[in-house]
Amino acid sequence: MASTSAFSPVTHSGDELAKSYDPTAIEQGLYDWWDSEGYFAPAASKEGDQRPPFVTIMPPPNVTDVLHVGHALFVALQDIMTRWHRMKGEPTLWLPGADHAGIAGQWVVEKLLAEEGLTRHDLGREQFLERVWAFMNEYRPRIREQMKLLGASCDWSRFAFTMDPGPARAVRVAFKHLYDKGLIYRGERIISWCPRCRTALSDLEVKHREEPSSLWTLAYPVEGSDERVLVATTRPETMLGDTGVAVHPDDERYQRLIGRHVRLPISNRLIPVVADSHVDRAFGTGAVKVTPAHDPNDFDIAQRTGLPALNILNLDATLNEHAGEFEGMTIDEARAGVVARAEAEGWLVSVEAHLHSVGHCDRCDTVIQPLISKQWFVQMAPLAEPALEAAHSGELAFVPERFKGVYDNWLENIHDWTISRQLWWGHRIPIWYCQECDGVHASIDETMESCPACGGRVEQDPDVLDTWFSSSLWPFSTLGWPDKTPDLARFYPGTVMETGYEIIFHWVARMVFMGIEMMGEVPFHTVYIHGMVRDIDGAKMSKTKGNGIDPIEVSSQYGADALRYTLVTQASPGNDSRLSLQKVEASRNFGNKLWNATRFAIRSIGETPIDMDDQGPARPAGDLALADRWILSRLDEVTRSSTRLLEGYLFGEAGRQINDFIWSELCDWYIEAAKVRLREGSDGQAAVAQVLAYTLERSLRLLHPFMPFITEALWQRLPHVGGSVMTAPWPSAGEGDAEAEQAFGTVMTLVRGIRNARADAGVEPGRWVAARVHAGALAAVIESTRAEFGLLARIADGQLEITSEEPRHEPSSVTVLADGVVAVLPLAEMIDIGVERARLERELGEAEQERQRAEKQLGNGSFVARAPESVVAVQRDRLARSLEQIAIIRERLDALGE
RNA sequence: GGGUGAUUAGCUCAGUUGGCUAGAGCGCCACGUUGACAUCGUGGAGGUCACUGGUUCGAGUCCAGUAUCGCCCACCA
Repeated sequence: MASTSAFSPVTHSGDELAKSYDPTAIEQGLYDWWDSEGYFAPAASKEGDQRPPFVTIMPPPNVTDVLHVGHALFVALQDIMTRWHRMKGEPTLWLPGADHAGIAGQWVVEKLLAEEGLTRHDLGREQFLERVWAFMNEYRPRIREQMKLLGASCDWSRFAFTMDPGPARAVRVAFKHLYDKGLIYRGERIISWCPRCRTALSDLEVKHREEPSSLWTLAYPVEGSDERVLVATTRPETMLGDTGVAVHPDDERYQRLIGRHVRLPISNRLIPVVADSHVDRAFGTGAVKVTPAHDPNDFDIAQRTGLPALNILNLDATLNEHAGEFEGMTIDEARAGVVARAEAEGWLVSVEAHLHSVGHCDRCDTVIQPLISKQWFVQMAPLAEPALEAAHSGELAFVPERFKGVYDNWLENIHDWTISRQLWWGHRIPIWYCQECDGVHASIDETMESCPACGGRVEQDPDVLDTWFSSSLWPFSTLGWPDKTPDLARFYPGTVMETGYEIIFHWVARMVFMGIEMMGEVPFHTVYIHGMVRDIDGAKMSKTKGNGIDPIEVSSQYGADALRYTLVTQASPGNDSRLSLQKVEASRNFGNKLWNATRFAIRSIGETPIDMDDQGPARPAGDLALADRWILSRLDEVTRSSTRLLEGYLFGEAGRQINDFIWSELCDWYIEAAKVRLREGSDGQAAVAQVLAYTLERSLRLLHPFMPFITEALWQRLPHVGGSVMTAPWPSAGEGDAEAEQAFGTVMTLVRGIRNARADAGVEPGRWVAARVHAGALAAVIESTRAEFGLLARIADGQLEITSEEPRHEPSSVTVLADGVVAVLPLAEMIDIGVERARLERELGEAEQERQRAEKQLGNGSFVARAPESVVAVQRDRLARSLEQIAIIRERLDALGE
C-alpha cells in the first residue's frame, strides 16, 4: 500500500481481526486517512470520458447548529450518492458549507449579551458584529467535525461560508443585477413584523396556528341617522386604526349606506362606508371594519377604495400616539380596554367563541403584527415563470415526483419577496442613499465613498438581506461566481439537490429561479426530497421535549455505519420515519455479521494464492461446485438489482437487498455449505477461497456507500487492488446462472424440509441421522453436492444414500418432499407415528391447496389464453409438482398404517 | 377551502413498470456453547394488505368513492 500518511487502515488494529465488531476501534483514524489520501476531491476526468461530473451541493447547516439526526440523514443520503458515483468512476464533487443564519445567528449572540445585561444597541453595530464573528469562528468547526464522524466524503478544501468574501460579493452582484433590471424595488407595503426580532419577515417565515379566540361584534353608529352598522372582528383593538367600513357592492342590506359615514365610537372619528367585492356577504354581519395598516386584506381593500392607513403600533407592538388613551399599552391590554369600554358604552353587541389563525415568528414564536413599512422586495412574477417552465419541461425533476406539485403550487401563487431585515448580522443591502441629491445607488463594492451622481455624501442602507437571499445563490456562489472560475465551468449545473420537504419553497425554488436568472440554467436537474426523522412514537424530535437522539452519541456507541445504515434503510423517499436505538442496534449487528463472515473468509483463504485481475480477486471460473455457481449467480443478481435501485434513488431498498444477500445467502448458505470443503484434506479449499475472496470483496464494494468505515476496514484485509474501497470500481453484474440457482434452490428447500421434520420429530439439533434421497433426474446434481447437503441437513456421511429410483417407504421413517425430490429419514425409535401422520396430513393439505389453486388458474380459459406463457408455465409446473407430492404423501400415509 | 401522504404481522416498516403461496427487523415461543458470529444459529406462532365498488385472465400494487390519522398551502373579518 502506497500510503502517504502514517495511519494505515490495515496495520491500525493489529493483524488478527478481533472476535467481534467494535465500530469505534475501526472508525477511529480512517476518516483522516481518506482525507489525507485526497479521496474526497473530484478526480480529473479520464480521457475520452464524456460523462458529466457528479455534483451535489450540501445544504449548508447553520453555523451555530449542533449536528442532529436530520443532518445525519442528509449526510448519509448524500454520501451514498457521492460514494456510489465516485466508484462508478465519475469525477465527483460534494461541496460542503455553512450558513450564517441571519435571525437565528443574531439571536444566539443577543442572548449571550443579555446574560451580561447588554443589548446589541449598547455595543453598537460594529462591536456587535465583532462579537458575532468571534462566536461564529468558535462554533464554525464544530458541525464540520461532527459530519466527519459520520463519514461524509465531501471536499472540505472547497468548504464555503455564506459570509465569506466570495459568496458575499456574489450577493452584491446578484442584488445589483436584479436592482438594475427593476426586479428589486423598495416600497411601502404591508409586511409581517416580528416585534421581538424587530424586523420584517417574508411570508415563509410566518407560521400560522389556529388558536381559540373570540369574535366580537361591535356596533358603529351611522352618522346622521339612528342606524348602527354591526361589524365582526377578532381583534377589537385594531378599531383604533379603522379608516372605513366595507360592504359588498351588491349587498341589498347595505346599499343605501355606501358613501355615507359611520362614527367610530371609541375615537369619535368619522369613517366612510365603502364597497368592495372582496367582502363575503355570508360571513358575520356582511360588513367589515377596515384597518389598512394592520391587516393584509384591509390593506388591499384600502388600495382599491382609496382609504387612508392609520398606523397605531410601535415597532415593539405597543400602541402608539394614535391610540389615544390606550397609548403605551400592549395589544392584550388595549384589547381588554376597548372591549370594556364597548361593553360599558353599549356598543358591544355580542361575543362568540372563535378559532382564529394567528401568525407566529418562525424563529422566536412571537405573534406577528402585520404593519405598513418601507422594505425592499423582489418582484417574483418574472422570476417564477421560467422556474415553473423548468419543472414542466422536465429539465428539473423531483424525486418523489409528487413534490413537483408542491413546488408548482407555490410558484403559481407567489407574492413578492420581502428581502430586507432590520438586523445587523447578514449581508448588508448594497444600496447607498445620497444625502444631498437624494439619489439611490446600488453597488457591488463593499463601500461607496461618494454619490456617483453628485459626489455628495452617501449612507448605506442599514438593513441586511434575508438569509435565503444568499442561500439562493449557493449552487454557483460556492463555485466562484461571479468570476468565471474553472470550478464554475466544470461543476455548474450540479446533478442532484438532496434536501428536506420543509425547504422546497425557502430554498429549492429560490435556487432554481436565481440559477436561471444569473446563470441562464437550472442549478441542478434532480431534486431528491427526504422525510423527517421522528422519534419512535412519531413525535418531532426537539430539545425542549428531550426526545432527541444525538447522532454523535449513537455513533460512538453503535458506530456511524450503523446509524447511517439505519437512517437510510428505514426510510423511503419523501416519507417521514421513526428512529429508535433498537433499530440502530440491529444495524450494528449486521456489521458484526459481516465482520465475522470476513474473519471466516480470511481464515479460510489463509495462504491460498488468489487469482487477481485489474479490479481485484478474479471471478472464479472452471470446474465450480454447485454452491459456488449459486452464490456467484446470486451476487450477479444483487449487483444488478442494487444498481438499478440506486439509479432510481431507492437507497433504502438497495441497502436492504445488499444486507439480505450478505446475511441470508452468503452467510447462511454459502459459508455454511463451504465449510465441508475446507476440512483437512479436502480438495475444494482453493476454489472456496477464490469464491469467498471474490464474493466478499464485491459485497464490500456494494455495501461501501452505505457503511463506509467497516467496508474499508475489511476490504483492506482481503485480497484487493487499489488503495481504498472508496475508489474501487462499482461492480458490474455477470450473467447469472439460472440452472445453478434452480438446482441449489432445490437443495435448500430439501434441507429446510429436513430441518423442519427433525424439529417436529424432536431430534436433537446436533444429532446426525441417516437419509435416503430419491432425487430422480436430479440425482447427479445432488450427488455432486452430497457433502455440503449432508452437513447442512446433519446427515451422517456414511449414511446418505442418493438414488434416482422411485421413493421407497420404510415403516418407521420420516418423509420430506422438496420440488421433485423426496428424502426418507429412518428415524426409527424417535418416530411417534401419530406426530408423523399429523405432519404428513398437514403437508397433504398444503399440497391439495396448491393443486386446487393451480387447477383453478389453468381451468380458466382466458388465463391460459391471455397470460404470458411463462406465467402459465409456472402454474403447470405447480400443478404437476403438487400432484406428484400428493401421490407420494398418500402412499406414505398408507405405509404408515394405523 | 385547496393540495398531498399514510392506513400491510404485537411494534416499526419494505414491497420500483399488476403474476404474491404478502416479506424484513424488533418482540414472542421452543430448542441449541457443532471452531466466523450468542452483536449468533435452527425451527415456530403471528396478516381476509382500512372499507366499498370498478378495470383486468389476474389487484397489496391501477381507477373511483368512503373512513380515520397526518402534513403542506390559503387574506374569510
